[in-house]
Amino acid sequence: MARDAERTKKRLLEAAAAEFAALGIAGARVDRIAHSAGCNKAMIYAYFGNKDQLFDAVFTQLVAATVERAPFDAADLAAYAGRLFDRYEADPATVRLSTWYRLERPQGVSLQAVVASNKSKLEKIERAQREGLVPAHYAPVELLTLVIATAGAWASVNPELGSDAPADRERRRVVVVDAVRRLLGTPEDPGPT
Amino acid sequence: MARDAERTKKRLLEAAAAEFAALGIAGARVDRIAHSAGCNKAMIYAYFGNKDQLFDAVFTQLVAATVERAPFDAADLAAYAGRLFDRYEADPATVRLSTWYRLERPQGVSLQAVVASNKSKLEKIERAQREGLVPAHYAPVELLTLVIATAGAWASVNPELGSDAPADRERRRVVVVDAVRRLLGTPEDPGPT
DNA sequence: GTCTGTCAACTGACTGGTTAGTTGTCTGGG
DNA sequence: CCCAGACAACTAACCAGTCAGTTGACAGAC
Repeated sequence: MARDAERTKKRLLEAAAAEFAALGIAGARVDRIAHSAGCNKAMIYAYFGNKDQLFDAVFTQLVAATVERAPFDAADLAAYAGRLFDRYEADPATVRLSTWYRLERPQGVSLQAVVASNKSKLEKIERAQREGLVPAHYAPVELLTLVIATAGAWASVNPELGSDAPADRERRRVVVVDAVRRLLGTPEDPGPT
Repeated sequence: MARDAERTKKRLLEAAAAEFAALGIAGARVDRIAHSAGCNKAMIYAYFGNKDQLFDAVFTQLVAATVERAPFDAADLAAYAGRLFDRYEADPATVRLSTWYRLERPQGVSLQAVVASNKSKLEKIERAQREGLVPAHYAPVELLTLVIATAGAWASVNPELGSDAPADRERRRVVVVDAVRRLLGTPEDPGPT
């Protein structure tokens, strides 16, 4: 029952995800991760190398999970934004981890999983634009950037504003999806003007 | 020339802003801030109390500077987004500091400057909506959240995507302003549909 | 069945270096 | 003379990473 390397690695990854999401790389404590995973600190070094590499392992897994839970669909970017929003709401650690990654990982270091995921999305958008499924007033990178920013808008705004925000998750979701439709120039509700 | 408390405080604030922007609260080193301000660590404790309070001082000043440099105009949110974008581009530390603040300051702690600034903006949007200057398909908080998220879209997206982005700042600015126009339902270019 | 050798999984204790925060003293301007 | 501004030196805690050694599972010999 005990002595199961895979199980230990998994517990370590979960504990690390929680610690890193809460405190970032610099704020995370290796001892605390090991303790809350119920094992010894040395296991982290045996399995993952060091603190930074442990973070990378956590983040790579997170990217994979997000790609799976919120599959990309260039032909319906509004629905994709909705799924991304759902993912962020279901697991707030996702946004935080992703933000820490942006702030704390030195420039120039790119994770393969992230690069591949982006490249694939950009190609799909470009194809959809050529096929006329997506309007072409924005370039693929521009569109993807706006869609991602919109889906994470509630999570990327200062907390003081968040406290004024509608507690109603469903309403926030509607706003996100509708906003992307408007960006695409195909609003469901054309609005007063 | 020496012995000038105000001058020392200012140097300390500048050095702290750079350090915090680069490394966050947990990653910043008090010794390094003092050294790059050309004075002693004890001065930080004499003038600001402790590390967290030093961060708050830096951030409060940043909020004031941003409000001044990017004055809010509820009647023309697209132009406001453009100004915010300019501010972020001119001083990238702004976005980073603001992000660190969101991640590292414990929930429940609110800076007066931030709360006041938000409240004022929300009231202005509400008034503009009542006067018919701004469409009302989104509530004030929703609109403000989307506008801020859009202005910071390029800065809040993972770096791997940024490297594919157009280096052309002017084009990114056009996209931001145009996106906000679309959100408001009054696009300059109505698009293919 | 049980004894024994082997190896991966695991651990407690340690280290070298770092860090936030403090204190007692000095200095120069008024 | 006096006191705010400045600092070197200090402390107590902390922390990433290491290491010598232990434990448990299991395979093959008998």
